[in-house]
Amino acid sequence: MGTEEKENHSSEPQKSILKTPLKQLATSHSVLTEIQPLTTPPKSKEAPHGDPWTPTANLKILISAASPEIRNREQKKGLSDRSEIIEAKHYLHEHLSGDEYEKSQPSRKEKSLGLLCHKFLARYRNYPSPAENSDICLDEVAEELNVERRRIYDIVNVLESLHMVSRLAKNRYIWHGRHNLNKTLQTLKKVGEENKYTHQIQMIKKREYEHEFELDGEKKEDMVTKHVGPNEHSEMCFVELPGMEFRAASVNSRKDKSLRVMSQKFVMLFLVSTPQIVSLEVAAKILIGEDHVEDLDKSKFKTKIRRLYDIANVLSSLELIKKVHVTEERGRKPAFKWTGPEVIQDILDTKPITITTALVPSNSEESKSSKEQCSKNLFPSRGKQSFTRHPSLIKLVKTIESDRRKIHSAPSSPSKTSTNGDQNSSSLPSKMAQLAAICKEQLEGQSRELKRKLTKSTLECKLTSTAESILKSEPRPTSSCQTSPLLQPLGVLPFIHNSVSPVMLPQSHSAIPYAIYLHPSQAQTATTSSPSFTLQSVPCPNVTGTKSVLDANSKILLNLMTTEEGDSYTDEGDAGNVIAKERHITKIEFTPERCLKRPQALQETHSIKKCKSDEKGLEDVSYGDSHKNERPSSRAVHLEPAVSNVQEGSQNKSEKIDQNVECCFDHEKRDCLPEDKSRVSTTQEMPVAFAIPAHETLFSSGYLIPLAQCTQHGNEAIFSNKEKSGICSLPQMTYSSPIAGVIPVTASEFTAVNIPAFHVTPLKLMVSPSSVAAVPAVNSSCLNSSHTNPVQNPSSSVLNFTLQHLGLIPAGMQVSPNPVLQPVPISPKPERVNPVSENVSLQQGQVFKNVSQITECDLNGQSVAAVSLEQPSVPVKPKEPQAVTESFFRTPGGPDAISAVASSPADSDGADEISQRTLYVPQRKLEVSEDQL
DNA sequence: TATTCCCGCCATCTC
DNA sequence: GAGATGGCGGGAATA
Repeated sequence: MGTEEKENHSSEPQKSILKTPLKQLATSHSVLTEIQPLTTPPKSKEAPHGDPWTPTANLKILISAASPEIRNREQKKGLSDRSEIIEAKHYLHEHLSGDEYEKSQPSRKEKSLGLLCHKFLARYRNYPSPAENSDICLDEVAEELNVERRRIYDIVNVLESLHMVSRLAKNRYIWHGRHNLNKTLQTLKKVGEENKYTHQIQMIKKREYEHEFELDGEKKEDMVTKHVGPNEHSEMCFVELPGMEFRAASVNSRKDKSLRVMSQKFVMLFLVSTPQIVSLEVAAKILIGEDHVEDLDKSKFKTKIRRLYDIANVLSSLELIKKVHVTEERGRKPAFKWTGPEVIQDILDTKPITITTALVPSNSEESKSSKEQCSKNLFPSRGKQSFTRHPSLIKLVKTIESDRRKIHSAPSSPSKTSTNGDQNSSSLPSKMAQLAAICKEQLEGQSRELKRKLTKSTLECKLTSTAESILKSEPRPTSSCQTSPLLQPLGVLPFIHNSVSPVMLPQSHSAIPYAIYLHPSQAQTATTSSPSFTLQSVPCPNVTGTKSVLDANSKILLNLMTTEEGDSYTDEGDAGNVIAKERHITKIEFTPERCLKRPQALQETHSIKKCKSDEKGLEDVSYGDSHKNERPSSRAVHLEPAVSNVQEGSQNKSEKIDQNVECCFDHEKRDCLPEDKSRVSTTQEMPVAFAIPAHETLFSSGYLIPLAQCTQHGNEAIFSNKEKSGICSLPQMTYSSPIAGVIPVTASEFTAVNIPAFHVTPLKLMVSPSSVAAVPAVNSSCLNSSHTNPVQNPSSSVLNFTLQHLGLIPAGMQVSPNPVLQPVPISPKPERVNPVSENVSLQQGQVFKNVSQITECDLNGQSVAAVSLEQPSVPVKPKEPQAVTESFFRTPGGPDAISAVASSPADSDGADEISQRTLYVPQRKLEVSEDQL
């Protein structure tokens, strides 16, 4: 349609004229203001001549813009209107002087792709019924929107990447709306995980960090290219859903480079990264890497950035992402934050495979068979049916067998993890991850039913949301444990208990079988998300005490990036913000000075370098032997197996940990952890937080318990018989897993745990000693879950629930975690107790303050902010289509938002903004340069 | 000055 | 061969 396009080009004036009316419907006041000054001329002209632009016509258009349904009706009624409009446009064009034309020219903003996309989206319902005519004629759309077709392609391509539209024929697309969105996102997330995007992101960040610390750039570049570069799946192509494959060869031919693929990759980055914030730079690098661009030459990079902006604009219009800024060492960088629905991957659907779980088959055979079963169940059913599998998925099955063997024959060395070679390091872990993924899948399927049950009660709902959030925030290990830790040990929530699924994951490296206590959902996340998760059997001192802290810490550890609100990001709190906040916290918390006050902070550089070396071993997110060697005391000695494993896993899984942080933690651990090998004593003596290695905290999926490790690590001494029994014989002990939930723990364990920091927490004051351990977890959960599940505040509800079940408070009462601790009548909507969560967060912050020496202001501010942001503008729970829907026509963050079009039928699809109101709490922008680290 | 990103050329692919 | 797609980068608008 080159000609047409050219025509369009040549007829700019026409366009502008055309635009005027359209602008009125979809765009902004700014346009109006711009036009109105001149106003009369154009308008007066329009009115008389442009029959279509009579007040009535305008009204019609406005209404139609606001209401897709009406519009559709109108459209059906007659396309004649359109032709009339076109004619009128032409006519007007002829009558406009150059000047007028000039002035009527929309500003750049008004021509933005984002706004255009809004207009485009306004034409269709979020969830069109099958009966609806969802055909999209590019020509028509371009015409109606007064843009070149080229621009429509940009939009459509991105939409296509999300399967919101699909190509029907030449010049024709079909609108699917958001029906497929969740599925697509799930798929993308999966693929993203398999592609190790998390790792790639981490590598890039690491590299950048290293750059800071001198280091020859070229070498680094190479490294980057390698690491960031394509793994085996670099050739990733478009991810399709069944029935939505591209029909045109042309599309396929270019798809590897198309905007579509870029868009998908871009989305994947969000979905797999923990704080779901991705900077353009990182995204561009990753995309370039995958395109086999050896040289990150600037032009390529620039081009990539441009395209990313294009994509971002569309995604923003879809309210899937939001612009923010990331403050890094080198300044502020544009970034985008995921504000779309959380991709849960059917996590909650998990139905407990094993109830008590406590007993984990210590025998690798069992695990093996279990895996087999999992894979059997998984592949025939789910794996293939729902979508076109990414090649990597296909490999999954093939590798299972070999994995099994490897696992069995794997060396017993616990620390044998990664390797420098990306490939090496990644291969094993990834396989493990694959296995885990399989199991996860199985769990998913089994747990569907459970999910339904869960949703029946409020509590259940809360739990669900919590779990979802947990899942969602894989990298935020903390969140995950919230629910379970509290409840499970106490037996308060049997069903949760049930949901805990022990999964045997033989350690590939050590041949030591690990039992992973995964909440079904966790299992999913954990396995899937961390392609390479390597398990290490390291003793961990205080499981109980640490866990809760662990949660919080792990969350904190996520990223060094600090985000600041973007232009349009100022006053609203949303889930994304929370994440951002977390980052801030993270950064701060792990600043050596702060967290440790340890003199060693000075040695940062040294430690950092050390870390770097470690990192190399970690390339694949797993720690190598060297690693272990380097932190013998902290890992091997001080950490209880379960925790350490979890942490390890988390790290691997999330792969988000900043190496610097790790270093910090190393020091921290060394410094803070008493050399005392006694787990209990260790726990007691030191702030829990210190006992948690940063990198180890990130595993949000649960604890990995090395069954055999008690004796294998040479750490036997570390464990008392009791401890061993606790670790190895699950029945007795129930530790709460940050994510998964329950880890059996004896009462003595609880009491033994001394968590000074927690004492600060008001909650603790009201909680019996036995429950103390759990409380912090709850708090942390608040933090975690808050961002993920804004609407429901699981933390508070869970807390209350727990307290109630503990008999600490009457059944009808709710406890406000605030210092005053005033029981309040249960509100009709207990789940929405923002104040509570806030308080809790604050408390958490206090806890951290005490524990980590974090500045209260920072923490509190962060916490508060995070909590306050709890209620994202984006539907957190994609479960209900409506949730997603609502965002569609809501005023987009940007200035270009079509705010006018408030409620279209599309909104009625289920959109409900009420719950989306955010509580704004002034946030402090934390700009901590990484230098501090 | 840096960031954004619109615009439209033009290569490639499809019909 | 005409038309459809869409990669790509110049350069202008905006911050």
